[in-house]
Amino acid sequence: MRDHGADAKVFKAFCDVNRLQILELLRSGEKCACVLLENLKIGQSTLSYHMKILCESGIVVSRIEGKWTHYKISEEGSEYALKLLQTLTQRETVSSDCCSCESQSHHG
Amino acid sequence: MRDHGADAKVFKAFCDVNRLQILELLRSGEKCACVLLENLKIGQSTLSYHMKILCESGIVVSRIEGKWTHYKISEEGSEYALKLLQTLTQRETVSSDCCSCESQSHHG
DNA sequence: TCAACATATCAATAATTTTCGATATGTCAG
DNA sequence: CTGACATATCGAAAATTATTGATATGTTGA
Repeated sequence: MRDHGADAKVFKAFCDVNRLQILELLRSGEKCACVLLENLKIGQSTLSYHMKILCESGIVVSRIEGKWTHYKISEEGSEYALKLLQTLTQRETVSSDCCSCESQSHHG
Repeated sequence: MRDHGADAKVFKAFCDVNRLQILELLRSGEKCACVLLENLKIGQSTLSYHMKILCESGIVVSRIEGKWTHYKISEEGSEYALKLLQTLTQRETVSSDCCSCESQSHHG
């Protein structure tokens, strides 16, 4: 049985337009927060908020270097999300029931 | 340039625990709304709301049969989401800049 | 140490999403 | 046609998420 709460957290990264834009910026490589900020129409604290969600999803990882925090897309996290998505949408493989192709219903 | 709004819609399917539970139920095959309702702790109108979001994401498709609406996971929609996730997290491939591995920043 | 800076966190508000009950729509059996 | 049923839609309320400005934390260079 899956932990839906944890799974949902992963995909939270992708269901907000600001976060998608941040990911788009990160696709060209690691960026520090100030560069992201320059390219978005949001405030500093809002960026920080979204970066926290992105990091918690595992899709983004951060690296602090002195005053600056650098963010990049995590290959590991991305692969995990990909596998998870696959699992969540894949037909359940239960050894016993393999060929029942009809809709399950409690009527007729 | 991607349509972040449209992309976000796809992943909305996966960032709510009720919807993840619905998907889990659908993994074993097509189900009618009443069967889903029996297996969830939500009301009928709430289920209808979530099914709409799932259908709009393209991950689920519905089929009306008389009084009943049957839902199932769309293979096509799932594949699309998978490809999309891949794209969104993949390193951007720009012909000119191929080997710049350093963090982009406007300082130092 | 101090001032300037980068980022995180906090508390309040705004905006959005979710839930619920009531009702509308459409189907079927009688 | 009528009544029972399945599902969708609506409006209001509840819950959650996003945004903002203020402030805290930590770094750097003078």
